[in-house]
Amino acid sequence: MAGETLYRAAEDAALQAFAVNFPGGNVCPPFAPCYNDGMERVINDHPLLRTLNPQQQEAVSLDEGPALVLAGPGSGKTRVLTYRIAWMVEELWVRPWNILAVTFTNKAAREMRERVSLMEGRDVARAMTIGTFHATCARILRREAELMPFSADYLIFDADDQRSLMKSIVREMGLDEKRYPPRALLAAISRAKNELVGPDEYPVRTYYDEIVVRAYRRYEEALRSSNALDFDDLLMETVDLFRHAPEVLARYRERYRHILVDEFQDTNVAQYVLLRLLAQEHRSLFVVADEDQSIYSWRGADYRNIRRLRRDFPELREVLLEENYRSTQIILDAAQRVIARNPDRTPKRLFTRKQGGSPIVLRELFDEQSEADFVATTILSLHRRGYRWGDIAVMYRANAQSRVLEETFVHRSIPYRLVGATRFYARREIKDILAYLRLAQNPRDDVSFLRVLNTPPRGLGARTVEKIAARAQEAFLSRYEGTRLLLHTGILRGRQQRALEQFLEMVEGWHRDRDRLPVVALLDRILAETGYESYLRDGTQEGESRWENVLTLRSVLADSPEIKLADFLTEVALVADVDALDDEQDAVTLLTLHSAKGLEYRAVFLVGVEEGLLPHRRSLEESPEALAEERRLFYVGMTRAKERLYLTYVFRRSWYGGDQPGEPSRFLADIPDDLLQRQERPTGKLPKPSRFSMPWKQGAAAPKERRFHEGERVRHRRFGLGRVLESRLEDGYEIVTVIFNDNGIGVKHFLAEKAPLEPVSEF
DNA sequence: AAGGATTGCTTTTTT
DNA sequence: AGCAATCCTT
Repeated sequence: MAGETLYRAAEDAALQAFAVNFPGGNVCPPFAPCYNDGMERVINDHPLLRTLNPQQQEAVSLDEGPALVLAGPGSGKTRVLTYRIAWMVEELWVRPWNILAVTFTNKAAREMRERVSLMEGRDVARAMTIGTFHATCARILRREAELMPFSADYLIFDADDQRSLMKSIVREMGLDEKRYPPRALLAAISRAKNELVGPDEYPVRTYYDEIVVRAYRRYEEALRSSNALDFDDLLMETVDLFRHAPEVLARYRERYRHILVDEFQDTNVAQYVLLRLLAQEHRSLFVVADEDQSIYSWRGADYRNIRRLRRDFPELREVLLEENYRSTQIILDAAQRVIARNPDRTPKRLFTRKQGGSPIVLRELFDEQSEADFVATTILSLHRRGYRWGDIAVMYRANAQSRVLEETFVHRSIPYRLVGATRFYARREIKDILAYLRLAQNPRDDVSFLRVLNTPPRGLGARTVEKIAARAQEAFLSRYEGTRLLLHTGILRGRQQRALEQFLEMVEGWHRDRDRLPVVALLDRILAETGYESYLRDGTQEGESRWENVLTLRSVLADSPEIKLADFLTEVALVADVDALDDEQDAVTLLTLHSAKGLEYRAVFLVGVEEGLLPHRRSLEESPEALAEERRLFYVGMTRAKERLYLTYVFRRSWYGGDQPGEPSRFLADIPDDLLQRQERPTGKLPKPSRFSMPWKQGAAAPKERRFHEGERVRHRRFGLGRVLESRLEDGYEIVTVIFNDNGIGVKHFLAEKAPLEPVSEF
């Protein structure tokens, strides 16, 4: 976090001083730039190109002008982007502060800056602007705020803030929350904003749309009066700025003469328009995309942007990267077979020099617990065979699936790190602290105001909040200002009056000193004045761990003593889960398929490859496009694996408290048999459910010890050699599930004490 | 107003 | 099943 801030400071400095001297290292180009007509193989001895394959060379050494690089997974697109930057600086005489590189996550931005730094030196890396769309827009808006309907110290509302704001709006409008769920309204508004549709342009065809428009209007008013923007506003307002202030746009066009974009397939309309506005004049737009990895349409990503790009930049040069440097041929083949079934895609012939490889293991397990056990057992065995924990990842469709895995890993002493789930900055205690800090920055922030008004409890309940709201609304003011007024009317009882006075005094004190104190000192003062520590540490285990989180936040702040409050709050609002992923730590990574994009691991487990989960039920109900996206999601997961890929599905999965039968995902059917090592029950022969209907809790005191363990080799008198899929105790009986692979017998269940079954040594 | 009990809802994915 | 929001009691 501190590092990001430093970069940001450097960029700001560069922006302020356009005439800054470009620091050394940029000698005249020793080689003439190589232009390629696209047909001819690039034969170029330039040191920058020497280590690249012909397709990459072509992409990197293109002349200025719009370019689209269609890059398959593992085809070295990050490499192409960084080499392209180096090429531009060295060969095209581009000044680094004229470069804007847009990445999908802050982590990717950080990494790209590091790689550029290694190639071209720190000064070049520092002079460039690298960041996500949102972070870049946030900075532009802060700089240009005097032209905007909000001030430079605006706050960014996250999903939580949006929801609580919308909820209060729905109530205020007297709407039925069942009929008009705040989330649905927010989703409609977000969709509109992503397409740059304001409340006035919102198409009203039904009564529901009418409600959406009214809620939209009210929501915008509320954001304005809180001096806040939501995620989508960052993009939409920046487009607005550029459209209405041509002189500002002209300035940024000069400043960002050269634009590079990663993961272009996941841009939405607002982002595309932004790019077009900036790049239209100088037309130096270098874009990397893979339509097969487009997995964010639900967030407004619009794959048609690729077509729009071709239309708006007819001189566009296109390069296809097909050599894969990541996966074995087996993994790549399987993935291609899966993705090939999607309609309307550019066919690609991905290839790799890593011929052969281990077969993909397709494994059926009984339930999610045995699935987790299988994953754990296999990970332990990989670890014994020389895999580092950090070489391994487990991926799933929905965050809820991580829990069993976590518990099992703790049990089996496998170090792991979890991406997502309960994000640090989404925890209640952290949100509380942030709300205080946000109030210090901007007391008009209604969401934060309401959040901490009575946290810790200070006798200000629903009645008081109502009075404040009424006062604020009739004067069209924020809750904070409304409270000010309310205190002067003297209609409150003594206790509430005093509590409110005290509260406002505290907030105003922080607000006054917000830029005089280091943020960590401000935090300490907040903690002291609110008594937050004793409120949190209520003697429970949970209280202690919450307090520890607060201390973690404090140490983050203590580590960046120079950070400005406004910058800190912006950073916090724009961090993604993957951003926090630190690669130093040697641990197995648990993450959703969505956050796996752009990452790679020697061994990958894809769990829950079942109908209803992957593809997800919701997508099946939705549309064929949604189903195609699920397939891409599966494809993204598969192509994260370098050497080993394990796919699992279960016989029965607990869902919504009940049990649901598992059925292997339709996507599995597209993987050719010869790439698979099947460890599943032959179809049609399901074990009798009655035997397993008894609820069974892992780790509960079992009446007896098990003789057999998962993964063990066993011999059956009649069926021969097999492997234990599972062994569990039920009512004092040990039930062993064994798979007989070689002879087509498949899976059988035995009573351990009766069956002629014995363990066999591994060799 | 606070704290505990009950209901009802969730699980898609996130900058 | 687990959790948050809401209801209910004090």
